[in-house]
Amino acid sequence: MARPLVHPAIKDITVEGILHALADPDRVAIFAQIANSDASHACTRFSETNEKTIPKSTLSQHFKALREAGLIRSERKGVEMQNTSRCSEIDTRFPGLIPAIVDAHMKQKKARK
Amino acid sequence: MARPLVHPAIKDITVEGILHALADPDRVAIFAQIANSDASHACTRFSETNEKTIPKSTLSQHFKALREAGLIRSERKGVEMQNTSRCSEIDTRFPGLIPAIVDAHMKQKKARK
DNA sequence: CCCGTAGTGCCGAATATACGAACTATTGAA
DNA sequence: TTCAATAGTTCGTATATTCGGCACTACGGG
Repeated sequence: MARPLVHPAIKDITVEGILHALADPDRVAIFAQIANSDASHACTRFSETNEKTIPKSTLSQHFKALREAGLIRSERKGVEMQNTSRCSEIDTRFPGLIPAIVDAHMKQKKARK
Repeated sequence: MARPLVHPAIKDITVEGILHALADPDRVAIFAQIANSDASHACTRFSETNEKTIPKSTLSQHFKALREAGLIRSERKGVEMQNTSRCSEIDTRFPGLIPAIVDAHMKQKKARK
């Protein structure tokens, strides 16, 4: 039995949705990682890269949030998940939005340490 | 007796905070309005401009949220409040972030009608 | 066919949000 | 100075979101 894996159409993506999804530190971190290492994958990997351990179910929620905000596309790839960013699509609708957010996030992360 | 009216220092403003504050439809609308008609004021006015009526206490919360995210500066001006955007300050820390968000919001609002 | 791995769904606890009612501050008039 | 009107805030409760543990469902490999 196949799970649907809901992805909004480009025109159904909202600014509020994007901002809300990226307003969470863990989620921006995840998204940023997917966004610049394109065709990244697997949910569980992220608890390893970030020293902070995020529980499985919470991670699943985060990916769902990003997916339903239209930020990433998820496809089953065997037992794992392949998550790719939808940056270029979004950029046609809201030019510059995603880069600005990711940049700001990067800058802040650098400034912290 | 004077109320403190908390405004974060520029360096204490976070990307998450900004995104969270602007992830609410009513709040972006309010902020956008303050941002391009600079030196705008008064909380209660906003329920008039937008046909949608937002209760007083909710509006107060929204302004507090924007203020504590570092997006606006609020000063008592007689019985009213004078709210001004802190765009230029924020832009020194996170260049392009606010314009990108406001632009995206504008674009979306236009597309809706 | 069974086991290990990757994710999801469900549920209770903790947290955040909305808004009405009561309160505070400030101004202008009587 | 006292009073009423106006602009915002605070508080309390109802409601909605989020977190994370545990049990469950794919899928792939022996």
